[in-house]
Amino acid sequence: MTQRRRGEELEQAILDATWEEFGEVGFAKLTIEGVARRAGTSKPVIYRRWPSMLELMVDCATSRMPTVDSIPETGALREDTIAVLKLLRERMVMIGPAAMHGMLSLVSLDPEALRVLVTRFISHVLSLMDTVVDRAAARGELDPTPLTERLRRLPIDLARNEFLITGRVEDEAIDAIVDEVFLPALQGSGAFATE
Amino acid sequence: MTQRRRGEELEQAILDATWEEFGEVGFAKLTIEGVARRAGTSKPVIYRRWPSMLELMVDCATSRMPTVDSIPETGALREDTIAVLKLLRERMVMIGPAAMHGMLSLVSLDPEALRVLVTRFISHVLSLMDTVVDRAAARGELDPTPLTERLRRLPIDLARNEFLITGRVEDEAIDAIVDEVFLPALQGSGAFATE
DNA sequence: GTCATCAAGATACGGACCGTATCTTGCGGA
DNA sequence: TCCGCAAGATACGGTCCGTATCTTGATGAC
Repeated sequence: MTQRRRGEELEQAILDATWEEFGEVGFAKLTIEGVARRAGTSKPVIYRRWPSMLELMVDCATSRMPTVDSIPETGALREDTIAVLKLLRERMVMIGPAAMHGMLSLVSLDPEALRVLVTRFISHVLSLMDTVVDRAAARGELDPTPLTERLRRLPIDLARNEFLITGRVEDEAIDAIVDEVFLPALQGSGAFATE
Repeated sequence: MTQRRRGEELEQAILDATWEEFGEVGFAKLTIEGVARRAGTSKPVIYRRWPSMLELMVDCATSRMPTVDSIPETGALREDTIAVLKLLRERMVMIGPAAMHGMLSLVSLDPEALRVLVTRFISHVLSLMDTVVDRAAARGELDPTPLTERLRRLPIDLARNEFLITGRVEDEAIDAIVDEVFLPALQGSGAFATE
């Protein structure tokens, strides 16, 4: 019996073990017992902190998620948008399609849990996208007036959908989303008034 | 011991039981044992036919899925598209978000299984959407030349994404997808050349 | 420094379900 | 009529669930 861990230290060790176990056996085979074993602790210790695998996994994934304060400004809406989508892809790939579906599945019945999940995982990227659009507006590249919420998050919705269905997002897909859909949609909405 | 069922009849009874059990306990708690119990048969009988819950559920859902040969032509691309999205919604609601995520999750590792799932569940709606676009082209409502695959399936991708994330697709969402995104994107792509 | 308290950790429980193997028994075809 | 096959019943070892119980180490109050 080694040094007995408590509080923050113990909690972190469990989150670490969860992440390792997740990487090794995948989300489908992730189990509380397995995590406890790997963390060198026991089930009750985990259950005392997290009511179920869902909350544990959400906390675990959240703590691992790279967040970025701001996208480097490239000076063009197109490139900025692509940068946001690549960050989004990076985040999704870390979690993997199975775990994303797993979390969404567990959460799809419970509106409150859904809200938490959205806040933790989606809001960040959405706000980056907002920044990108606002910047373009500030540069005079586009007129934000006709831009609805839905239009702003269009590239993110499409990239996420791509990942959820196919399990990947190729560079070509990102380009296509921006060039074949997003920019034309802005164009057709009259956002590029000066052109 | 009642009459012993065989072959097609037995198979159908199992699919029926699966659907009933699914409706009652939900996808998360769906079990082979439960289905066998409800169908009045036993696990080996099911395992002889389906290697796992995934295949069983896919077959079950497929057999219940309303397929429509063609969308009634309204004479306008906008209304036709909305009709396709409402059919898609109907299909997704039948399955429910949890089961959709469940199936996608189970399938996300196996490219071949993914292909099967896509063929069974997605292709149908995609081809309806294609028909709708082709019709609009035939009416001279739009020029299909600049329409990429991605642009054609744009409304479907967005509606599916909406459902996967929020678990529902309101009428307003459908309208917004068509009016704020799809039609402007066609516009911006130069598909409405004559306007 | 001592000691009361509280949580860590170990262990065990009943229960559900997995996927498979074995056996019998009813049904259908030759 | 009888043979063969699959339906159905049963049981198996196994894993994991979520909880209860108990011991023991660490911490913090005094």
